[in-house]
Amino acid sequence: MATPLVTTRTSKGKQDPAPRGNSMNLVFHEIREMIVRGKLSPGTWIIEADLADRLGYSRTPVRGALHWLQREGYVMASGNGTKSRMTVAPLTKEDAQELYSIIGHIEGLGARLTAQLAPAKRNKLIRRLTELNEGLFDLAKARRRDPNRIFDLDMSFHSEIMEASAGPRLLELHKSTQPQAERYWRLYASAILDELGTSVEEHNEIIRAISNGEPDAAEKGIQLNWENGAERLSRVIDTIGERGSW
Amino acid sequence: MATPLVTTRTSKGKQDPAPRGNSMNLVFHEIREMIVRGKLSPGTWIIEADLADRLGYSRTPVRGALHWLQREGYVMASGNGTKSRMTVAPLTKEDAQELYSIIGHIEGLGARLTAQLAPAKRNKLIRRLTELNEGLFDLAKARRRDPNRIFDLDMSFHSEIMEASAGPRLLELHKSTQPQAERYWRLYASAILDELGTSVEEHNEIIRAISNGEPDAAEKGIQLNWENGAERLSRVIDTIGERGSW
DNA sequence: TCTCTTTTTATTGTATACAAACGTGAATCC
DNA sequence: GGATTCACGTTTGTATACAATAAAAAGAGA
Repeated sequence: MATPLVTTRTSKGKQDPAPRGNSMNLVFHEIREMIVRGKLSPGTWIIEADLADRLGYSRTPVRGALHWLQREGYVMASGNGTKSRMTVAPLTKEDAQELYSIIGHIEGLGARLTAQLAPAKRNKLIRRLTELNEGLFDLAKARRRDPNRIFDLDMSFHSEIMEASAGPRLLELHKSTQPQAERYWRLYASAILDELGTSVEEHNEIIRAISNGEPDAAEKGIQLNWENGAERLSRVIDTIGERGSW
Repeated sequence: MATPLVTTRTSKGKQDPAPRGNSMNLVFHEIREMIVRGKLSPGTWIIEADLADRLGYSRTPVRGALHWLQREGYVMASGNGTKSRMTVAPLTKEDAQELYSIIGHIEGLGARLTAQLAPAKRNKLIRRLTELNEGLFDLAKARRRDPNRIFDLDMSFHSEIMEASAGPRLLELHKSTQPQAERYWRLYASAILDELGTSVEEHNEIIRAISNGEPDAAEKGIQLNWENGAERLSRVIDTIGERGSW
């Protein structure tokens, strides 16, 4: 009765988190992180085998993850048909504009729904949003600003609005779209931080609209926030230049 | 530009144009077609091996296609983590409502952009839209109405608006979202047809708004069209009952 | 007969092997 | 010397084999 006390899960590097089950998800997140943090710069040719080696998995989950990433817009299939090669999606001003516009509309729909929630739920949300926005406000005035913290707060602000009222489909859409804005964020964070105050004010207007139960205003408010975000980003890109859009 | 839409491929045989290259795409379309046409009814347990056998491919492309279909909402991964089982996504009234609302907003953004196009381009589009809508009008009055034809016309109408001005991201989003409405369409087509006239009128308003270059009105118009569509659909579901949402 | 344990089975996740396709470079022929 | 062809290497697409696991079935003990 040789009960294998410890199933020695050899090699594969990652012994701690959850190698059992689906490692494709892990690979997906790892690669996405690489792309978002810029370790895989835009335009890079992706070769499955290399990535697989580097991550310590086989090609199969890497391949799956890549398809996933493609569907979410992180990588592009260049050659069509027989010999499709994948590259990391480039970051361009046009793309940023379109992306932000889309997110604005998705969240706009969420904000609209949220503004129609029952007052009780709305109040609870409002408290949370105010709290988050005050955090942003404080950071905006602070001398040493931590981009990560700011990003987290801002992202939470928007996610909170969505989670309050969006259905599964809309939520899924949002969850798959928003992280892509993170790429632009990180790349140009330093320059965007200066205009944090403006964003805080826009947030206040959103809070007001939701609080008063004005769907139209809430939708418009969030759309404006993203529109202006794109605007700010565009200015920065113009001065710094597009990075890695060769 | 003709929309190929349905290429009734029943035999995966040898003589078909491109078994070479990516058969995953073929499998994807085949399975999606099965789901959309109801050959795989909602709630069905999907087993990769069976599907692979039935389609004459190996599990690998089937697996890839299934992940794709999952991302697009046709199938759901039920069991989480280790043993995720896939089922055909059910059709429910709530889902329809959410889906239609999302499409309405996506297309709303497209319509807004389209309404801001240069007059020359706009006029060309307007002619095409009018033509399509007149086709619908004729069909609405006809005695024997072909659901397929109606669906194609309606879908073309909406796609045309998007393709006129949407960027790659928005277009991709639309292309992956709209087909899901087809499931509801086909399931309840017979009952929806009666209200075709109303939809034609809504289309006319959209055309008017685009023609006059009124972004707000165009966006609202399309949103209304989808909202009312969901409304009509809901009524039908209420009387016929949800099919396969067990 | 009921319940607890053990074995079997069904099905997915992962790794690997193989084949096709495209690009590249060298060698040969005119 | 230039062009053409052929062979090879790199990389993806596909098939299959293997491992792991959850569910089901069978069996044993009370």
